[in-house]
Amino acid sequence: MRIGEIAALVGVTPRAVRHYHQSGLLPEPARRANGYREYGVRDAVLLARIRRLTELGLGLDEVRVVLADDEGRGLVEVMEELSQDLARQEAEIRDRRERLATLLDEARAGRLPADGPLSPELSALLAGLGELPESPMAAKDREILALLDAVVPEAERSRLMGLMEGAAEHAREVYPLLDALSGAEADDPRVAEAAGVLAACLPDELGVEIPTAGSGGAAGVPGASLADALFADLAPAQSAAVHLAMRLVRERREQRP
Amino acid sequence: MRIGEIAALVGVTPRAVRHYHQSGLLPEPARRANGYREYGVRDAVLLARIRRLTELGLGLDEVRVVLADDEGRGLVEVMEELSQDLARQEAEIRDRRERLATLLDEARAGRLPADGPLSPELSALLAGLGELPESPMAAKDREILALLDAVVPEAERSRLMGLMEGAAEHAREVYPLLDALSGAEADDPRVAEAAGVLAACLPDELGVEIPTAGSGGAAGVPGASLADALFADLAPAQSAAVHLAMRLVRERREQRP
DNA sequence: CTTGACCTTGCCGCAACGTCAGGGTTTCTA
DNA sequence: TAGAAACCCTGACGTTGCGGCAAGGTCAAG
Repeated sequence: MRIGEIAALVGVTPRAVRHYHQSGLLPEPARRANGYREYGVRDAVLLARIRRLTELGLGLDEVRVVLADDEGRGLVEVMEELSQDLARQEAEIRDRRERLATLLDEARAGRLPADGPLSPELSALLAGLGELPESPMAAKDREILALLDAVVPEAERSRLMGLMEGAAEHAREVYPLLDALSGAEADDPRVAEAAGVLAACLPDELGVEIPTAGSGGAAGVPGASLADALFADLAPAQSAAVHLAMRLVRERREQRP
Repeated sequence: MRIGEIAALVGVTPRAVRHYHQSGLLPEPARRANGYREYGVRDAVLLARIRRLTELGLGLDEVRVVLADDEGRGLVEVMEELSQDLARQEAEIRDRRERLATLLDEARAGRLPADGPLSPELSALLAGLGELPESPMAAKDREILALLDAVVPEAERSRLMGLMEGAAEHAREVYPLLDALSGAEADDPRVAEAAGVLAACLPDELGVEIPTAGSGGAAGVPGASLADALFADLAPAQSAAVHLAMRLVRERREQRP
């Protein structure tokens, strides 16, 4: 047989066969006078084994391992490992399919979330806010909320949004105060005032860490740095007010545990 | 934020963020005086959207498409395509898992098929052969059967093995005749004799095409070339005998349809 | 004799980053 | 205040399992 024949016989491409040669899986057969590879039945049997294994999902080096030990010792081992791997992959794909199906339903149901899909919790929160007067600070805040929504793991989300609920009721008071600080310096006297009002309507629990997608459980980045990052691109006086408010909340929390 | 911070916030690596910059998904933000990238909340929101989409399994260029059209037109389209893709992948993986589970059971049940797993059909056929006297031809034939077993699609396998059943009963006659030809020339008178005996115990249906893994339904390689390939590495007289036998079977078949 | 279907080697490309290498900056700590 | 740890930068190569192309050589048929 020439390479095209053996390849067709087993159901792979000639290119794949040459690839197996190159990676040492299939020994190079003898050559004809013209340089063509000449295959026999033994090669075809081996090639068929390789193909079956790769179709099961083994990588080429795993195939090499399995073929190498003539006894079936490593085979069971590799196969068990692979089985777990496949189970994990299947679960992963199912999960993605579910999330995708949710999104698809939502998208086909009419409203397409052009600025990114929002969680139901956040949607409810924003809906509860109702119509607000035009405000740059409100826009920024919605950006921040959207980011939080995307970044906070599902398990924490409802808790966090619940905390926001109380603050949302005072949005009409707070946004104008912060808007007024857009051009002010950090030592403006209105900073303290705004911080006081803001702190008054935030719940104690907001002073602590907020877990994010990146903080993988163990080495947690303190939530303070998250907040720092979120408010860093506000105007200096606004940033100062928010930071002050957060400190007030923390202090209040420490005094009344 | 610096790159490490935004990356941790959203749950990706800094390298991935730079990769998104390079492929134009995420615009390069402003730099600090020292050359560090400086990110804002808007970047984080965008990055979070990118991450959600990639986690759903979209490729980066698909993400680019989805992000590009502000209206959700292409989004539904891409998502539907992806959904089908995921369904296919899941089915594929489940199939592999099932086959793997079968193999694992078989392997753990005791006997490990060191020379490649054989189908139950072929195992039955070989078991029915019983103990044969030592014979090089028998060994070759087992190789060929193993290859056929691996190469013939499942649907055809039981039919093919059923055809072999009848021939297997005459193995004790045929193998010695062929073994005797191992050193002979192609024009040896015993060739015709062996071919006659062999043809007599082969069923008519063996003269036709045998579908293989490679023949993808439409452009079928004739089964003759498969047989040619399988018997090509026998001794010349043996090969001649087998070819003659096959021709006899074909002629017999045409005469008595 | 040409055409078309094979074969040969070799090298680039892909998808989504991981992982150095080689150098500069910032920040924490002793 | 110095040194080390922890960041940042760019650039370039590695990963997997081949697909595809280039630039030839070989072979059977019309």
